[in-house]
Amino acid sequence: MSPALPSGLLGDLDPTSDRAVFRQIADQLREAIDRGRFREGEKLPSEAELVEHYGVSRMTVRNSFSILQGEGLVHAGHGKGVFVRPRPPVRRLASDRFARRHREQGKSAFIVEADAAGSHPQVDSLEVKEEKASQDISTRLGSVRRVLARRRRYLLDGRPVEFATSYLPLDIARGTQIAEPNPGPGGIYARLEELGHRLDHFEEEIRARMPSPDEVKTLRLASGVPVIHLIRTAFDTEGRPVEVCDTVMAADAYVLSYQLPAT
Amino acid sequence: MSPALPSGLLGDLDPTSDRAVFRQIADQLREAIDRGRFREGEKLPSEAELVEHYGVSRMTVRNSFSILQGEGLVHAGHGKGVFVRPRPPVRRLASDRFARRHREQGKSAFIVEADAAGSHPQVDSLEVKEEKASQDISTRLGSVRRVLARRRRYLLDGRPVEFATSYLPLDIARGTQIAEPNPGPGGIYARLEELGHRLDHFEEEIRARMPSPDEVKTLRLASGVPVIHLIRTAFDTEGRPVEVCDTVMAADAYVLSYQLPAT
DNA sequence: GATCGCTACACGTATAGACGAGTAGATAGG
DNA sequence: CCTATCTACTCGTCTATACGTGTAGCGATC
Repeated sequence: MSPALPSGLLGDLDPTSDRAVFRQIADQLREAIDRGRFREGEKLPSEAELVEHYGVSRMTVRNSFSILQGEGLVHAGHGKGVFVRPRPPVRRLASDRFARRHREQGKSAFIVEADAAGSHPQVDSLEVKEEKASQDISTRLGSVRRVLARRRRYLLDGRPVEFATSYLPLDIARGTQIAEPNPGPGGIYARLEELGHRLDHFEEEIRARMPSPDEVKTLRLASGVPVIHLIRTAFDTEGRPVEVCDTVMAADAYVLSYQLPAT
Repeated sequence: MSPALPSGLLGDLDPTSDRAVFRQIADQLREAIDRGRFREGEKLPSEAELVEHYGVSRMTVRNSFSILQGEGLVHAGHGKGVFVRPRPPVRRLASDRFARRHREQGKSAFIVEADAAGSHPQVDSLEVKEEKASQDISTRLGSVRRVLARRRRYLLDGRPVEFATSYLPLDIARGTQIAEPNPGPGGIYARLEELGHRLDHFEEEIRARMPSPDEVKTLRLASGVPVIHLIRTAFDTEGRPVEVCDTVMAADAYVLSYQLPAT
């Protein structure tokens, strides 16, 4: 026998309403969360408790939870319970993060920034190889057939937050330090400039969508968390695209920030 | 009795797999969609047909569908069936869309752009009123207490794609044409400049998340479609924030594009 | 020939029950 | 005291059934 729920926490159902029972329950739970009656990380009443409280079947309660999961509000732990999903600290990406002046230090922007924020950064699953360019990448790089691809995944305090692939034309990257796992201080942009490809500007394209099952695995995403898909193209002073970077970020870990002239 | 499914379209279950049955079914449907066996807008086999094909109960099939819905891949129509969700045409928002040179015409950027793309633009639910500033808005505008709020919703070919609220300090907006439903040619930015607030730059903050139930209604979002939340602050040449625009966009209808200097 | 209504079919909602499996605390044994 | 096990509780998966409600096609009636 489950103990009774603290009274007042959740209301009753309205049997005259034409709103489905499981939606009414979801509404009440959502409101309780919004009002802070359940705090971040706190455990919601168990399925059994809600079954008893509302006098409905278990599947009905589970339907309610599945709504809230889809909204990214809660998270279910097998054997543990259903919890209010904590909002993770967000990483702010400023639009000037690739400015030349930030390229002086030895460490990558990701490491520097995370250290400053007091979190533990990590980069893993590094892969560097030559491969056939996809249709999209080929178009963006100006009809190249094969490219150098640099893949890596970024973690903060053990949590994967982003994975990215840089694509570079072979005639630029082959045989240079760019083709090495460690591109050296200032990253590949510093190397590109040393090679005479002075960077002029970047173009960034931003989309948001639900993750593919692969992305869910790689980023260990909870249900109800979208991804931000960012595609950045770097152009040199001659207008030639010299790199395309395809990045998929856990949307709950990021806020992007851009500064634009009003001209 | 349901007619048998075309053989070869979908495979069989692997009873030795420890992957849940409803996940296996979802995997097969997802793969069939990805491979183009079901095209955009096309109807998937009905629940009853899949029940028969796989020899499972209806709830199991429905669980599979609910996975795909959460991924934004399919869409269920009551009484009609489950369909592959068509990818709507996306609107590209360029970072220079508020540049002064685009502010000459009489029509708003949204209308001009949509006309050019051959779609039918619409703006509705316009509301202009003074109200108390939220904590966040107050902070962004530099500790103002009350603001003028301009709310509107944008539709393309009858589909709501975005709704936005502009907040302006009362000492700037009150009594001017900015407080009128129709702000006149060039929009409120043109009026701001006429009033002596020469615009210097914008700051945009971008987040992606799942929509609230309210946003689902207002934007008529299908399940599995996130929203892009964009907060733009306009600064005048004295560094004072003169407007904050809070925009929520259907993520499947937009791609944002920014051009950044490499300096 | 337009309309009403029937009907088959589709998904939506809800119940009841069964078993599986992960978690965590209590308990018994070493 | 530490460990292994037991057990209660939790969510996960799956079946079977029933009825509600929206859709669309067909046919009969006016």
